[in-house]
Formats: sequence, structure tokens, C-alpha cells
Amino acid sequence: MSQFWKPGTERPQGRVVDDEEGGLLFLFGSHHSSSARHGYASIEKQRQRLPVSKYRTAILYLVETHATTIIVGETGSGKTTQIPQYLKEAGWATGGRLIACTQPRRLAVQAVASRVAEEMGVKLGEEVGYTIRFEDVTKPDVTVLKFLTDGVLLREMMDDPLLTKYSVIMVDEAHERSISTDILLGLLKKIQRRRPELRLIISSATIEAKSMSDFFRMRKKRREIENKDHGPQVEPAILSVEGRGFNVQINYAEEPVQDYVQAAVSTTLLIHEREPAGDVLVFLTGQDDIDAAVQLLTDQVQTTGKHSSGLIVLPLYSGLPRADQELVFSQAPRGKRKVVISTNIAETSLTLEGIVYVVDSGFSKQRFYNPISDIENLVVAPISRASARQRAGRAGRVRPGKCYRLYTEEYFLNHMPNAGIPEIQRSNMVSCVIQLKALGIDNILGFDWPASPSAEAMIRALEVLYSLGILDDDAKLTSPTGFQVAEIPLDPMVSKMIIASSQLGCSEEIITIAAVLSVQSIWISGRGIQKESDEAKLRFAAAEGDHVTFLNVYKGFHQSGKSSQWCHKNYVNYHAMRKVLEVREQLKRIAKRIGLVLKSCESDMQLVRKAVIAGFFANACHLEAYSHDGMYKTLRGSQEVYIHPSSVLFRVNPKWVIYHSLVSTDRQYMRNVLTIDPSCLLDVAPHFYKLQQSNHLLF
DNA sequence: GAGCACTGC
Repeated sequence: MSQFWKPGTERPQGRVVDDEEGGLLFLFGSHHSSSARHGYASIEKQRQRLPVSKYRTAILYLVETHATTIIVGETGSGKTTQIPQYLKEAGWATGGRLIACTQPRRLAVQAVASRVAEEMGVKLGEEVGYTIRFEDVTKPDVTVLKFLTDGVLLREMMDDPLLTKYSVIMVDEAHERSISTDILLGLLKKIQRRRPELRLIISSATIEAKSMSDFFRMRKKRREIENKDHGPQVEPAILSVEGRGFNVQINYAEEPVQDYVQAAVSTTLLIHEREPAGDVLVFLTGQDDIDAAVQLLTDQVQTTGKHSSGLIVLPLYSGLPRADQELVFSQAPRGKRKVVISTNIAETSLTLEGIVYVVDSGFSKQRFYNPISDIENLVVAPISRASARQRAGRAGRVRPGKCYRLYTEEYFLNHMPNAGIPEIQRSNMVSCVIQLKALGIDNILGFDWPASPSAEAMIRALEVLYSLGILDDDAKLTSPTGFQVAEIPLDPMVSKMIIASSQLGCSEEIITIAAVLSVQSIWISGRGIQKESDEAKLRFAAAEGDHVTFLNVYKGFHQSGKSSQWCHKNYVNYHAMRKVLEVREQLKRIAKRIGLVLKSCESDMQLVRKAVIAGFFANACHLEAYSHDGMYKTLRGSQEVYIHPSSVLFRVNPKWVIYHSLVSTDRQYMRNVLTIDPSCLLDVAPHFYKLQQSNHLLF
């Protein structure tokens, strides 16, 4: 393959990070690398060298002596399951306090918790437990090691802002920089000033370790004061753990590729032709790319004939029906090679065993938020070097592997961004602001973030929350509305709709609608069944629009005894409906707790519409009088928008509508649309529409 | 008549 590929010179993963300010440096030997001695570790502190023979000793030493420890780990270093056990053994869970370990994903929480319970030989839910949404597998006064999603820990802070239940908190996968992780890190830094005895362990990839360390480094003045006492040191330490993964040989394209879908297909065929057995994982950007690549690969295999017996090509993306998704986990029959063509889902969320070859397109779909237009866009963008390494690492889980990057080494070294833009800088800030406000953080603009969101996004969020009556003139949470909204784990506009429904007497209906809106889609769709699923949808269609249609579906599902056959017959996604039931029950519990009235309006859909408007008045649109193709304009910003073809109001084109969300492609499409009476807008949100008129002059 | 990277509470 040498005529197409240039072997790379990227250094192996898991190397020492330079800590310039006299912190600690650790290097652990890789289990498979010949360059480092097996099981050996060394500690250097300035000129002092401490012999440490075990990873365990090093961790405990750091925890004893440092308020904050930054751990650099590579995938598969074992830190995730080992560190909590060491901490427990060393007696860090004392006086009824717990050790918390967070993960960004529910599945990872469950997996790590059960593995640790198994390693410790205890029953899951006793000494070792976990908490994720809808599932609390812990026992008060018995559980000492608690695994949880970072989102759950944030929710816990609303009742216990200093997290006094915990003596040590370990945040895993911090380099992924999810919104919850970033909020959590900011808050933990704050907590640490009030609770200097709290130990933090931040687990991150090498590439982010330095910036994490900088973030947790206290201001110089403060550090001098603290160092006078003989208390714990405030310097964060960096611990570098070499991953257990096998070496992955990196190959770069000699020339920039024109068409990465075609290049991915050709590369896969070359691997199949010239490389020994082993499965292939191809990273592309989305459903369209993936379906095209599957088609191309299948066609080319058939026309050339020579590969036909040996390849099993499987697509993988989250929108794929459950059964199709599970195919990728099955082992290829003897003598066959499995090729999985995937989105980013295989980068972190799913782990495929048996992958030896990775083909990396260098792109992924990423969300970007424009605070000026208040619109989120999904665009194909270059990945970061951190992602590229993560993707390559997927080839080294079972034995030494190879990674083919469909870009040049020059591009990788000189042009690819080092790390991705943190999610918080690419998102709408509305939910985030309300969470901080609920935790008593008044100076939102001055909050110490690992990465600050843009001022525009913050201001836009404050405006939206003010217009919803969630924040007052002083940007404080209103009572009771603001505090109630903060308790509900949904988009604030949805939460506002629920609170309004309690006053209007239609909360049973609105909670159902909120639950349906919180799942991806309750319809089964896909190529080949469009006609049937459209017809099924018409059986439920309501003249008022999609929200009321959801009520009809829920009613039918309920009357069928929550039957999966009923769902199948009506092209309704059974798994989605189960989730609707779960969310609905949680929302009812929360509604009761915060003093809302649970009541049904029976068939008075006028009340339902009023409640929806109370949350979504800012999304009102009217049909352009001269428009022949269903063009609407938003009242707020006069933006051109269209009803999405998946809506029951598609081609009905009522004069006035309100939408739940926009999806931007070549046009802006409104998803989940409801007809409204414009007088209702002035009724429910007179302040907003007056304000908008004066804004209009400004534009 | 069209489209949805991926999480999470």
C-alpha cells in the first residue's frame, strides 16, 4: 500500500506531560510497549526523585498531599475502575462520606459500576452503587463508592450545593468537555475554596491535561497563604498514565483527498485485498455519507467480483433501528471480514471488539449555535487531533492495528485543530444559565469556566429567560416560576409551558406533550415504508397540529394497554413510547413536589394551545400572503421558515403557527408545529410583543 | 415532499 500511503511519525500515545511549575510528573510503563519497563513508575519533583513501585501508591500519595490532582490517562489505562477502589481501601470514604465518580454517559456509569463491584466481590447496589436518571441503585449508609452521570451530580447540588455527602470526587472523561462536565468543573473549583479538604481527581486525555491543570491552579497570592499552613497543597499535579492499548501504525494520505466517501471505500477495499484478517471501522459524518458508502462498497464488490465472498458491510448511526444497530456487535463468520461504517457514535459511545483497521475521514458533524439568529446548525467540520487519536486508538484494542487517515500528515501536524471547541461555546445557554442561577450563582457573566461561552450567547439566554418571566429585572430567579422551572429537567421553554398548564388546568395533557417532545421521534420512518408510515400518521392527525396529534397517539397507546403490537401496527416507535412513559412519570413526580396542579382539560384543546403559547410565544410565525410555496416569517426576527414535511400541518399551511424547534438545511424547517390564534399571543405575552415592535425599528 | 453527529437531566 506504500504507493498510496505514507507511514506517519506521530509519537506513541501516553507520554510524559511537561509540568513547568514544579508539580509532579509520573510515567507508567505500558503493558505492551517495549520502550517503558513493565509496571515501573517514577516520580520527579523538581530535582527530587521518589521511587514508587505502584500506580496505587502514586495515586494515594497524590490524594494525601494535593487538594487537586490532575490525572492524565489514555483509553484503557484502567484508571476508571482502579482509582475508586484504591481510594476506598485507603479509607477515603469516612464518617459516612462517599466517593463519587462521574461519567458523561449512562451506559458507562452502569458498566464501570458493575465492573468495580465484580472486582471487589460485592453485590452491585450495596457498597458499590450507581445513580443515573430513572435509576438509583444505591443504599443509604451502605454505599461508599457511587458512580453517576455528571448531570445527576449537578442535580444533587441543587439540594446540597457543597456536595457535603462526598469526600472525594473523580470526574472521568473531562477532556470530552461536555456542557455538564464544564459546569461541574467550574462549580467544583468554587466548592474547593469553601471545602479545602475535598479531593478532586480529574481524569482527562493527555492533550487536555495542561489546560485542566491551569484551570485548577489557584491564584498566586492565595497559593502563598495556603502554603504557609501545612495543609494539603493547592498545586494541581499531573499524573501521566500510559494506555494499555496496542500500538497503532498511522498511515496518511499522500495527497489531499477530493471525495472522502469514495476514498474511504477505496481504502477499505485495499485493506481487504492486502491486509491480514481483522475487522475494519470507517468513520464518516452522517447517515447520508454512510448509506452512500455502504452502497458504493456493495456495488464495487459485486462488479469486481473478487471480494464478493469476504466482506460484510454494516452501517452504524444512532438513528438506525435497534435491531440493525445490534448487528455490528455480531462476530463475522470465519473467513469473512466485517466492515462497520459509522458516525462518531463509535468514537466514544460504543466500543466494537475485533477492530484492527480504522479508516478516518477527518470529519464529523458538529453543532454550532449562532446567538444572533438564535439558531443551531449541524455542519460537517474537521475533527481535532484529539479526536483523530481517539479514532486511531479504536484499532488497537485486541492487537496491534493500523489507522488510515484520509488526510495528509502535513495537514494533521500543521492545520488540524489541537482540541475541539468545547460544547459550551457551541450551544444555546438557556438551560445552563438557569442551572447556575438555581445554585445561587448570581454573577453568571463572571463565572469561572474551563472555557467561557460567548458574551452574546449569555446575553441572549438572559433575554430569553427574562421574557419567559423566569428571571426578573435584577436577573434573579422569579418566585415561584423561576425556581419551579429550575427543578424541571427540560428546556426552560418546555418547563414554562408545564407551569402555565397547571394554572390553565391542562397539565395532564401538557406533561404528555412535554414527554413526547423530549424523545427523538415517536414515529418509525425509513426508506421503503414512507407511504405506510405517513398513512398511519394521518390516522392520528389533529387539525390543531403536531402537539395535539401526540396526545392522540398517547391515548391510543394507553388504550391498547401499552402494547408493542399496537405500536408496530401504527408505525409508532415502541422504545420511544416506553421512554415517554418514564419521562412522564418523572415529570408528574416533580410537578407534585413543586406544587403544580395535575389536572386534565378533557377535550378543551384551546387550553392546551394557550399553555404551549405560554412557553413558545417567541416562535410564532405567519404565512406570507404572497407565498405560494408555504413560506412563513417569524414574528421575532422576520426569518424565512417552512413547515417540515414530517409535520401533520405540512401543505395545510395555516395562517398563524408556533413551532417547537427549527432544523436548518438548505431551508429553515419548523418541526412540531401548532396552529394559533394571534390574539392569544398578545393575551399570553403582551410584554414580549410590545418589546419586539420596538426592536423591529432597531433592525 | 424531506431529513436527524452524539450525549444528558
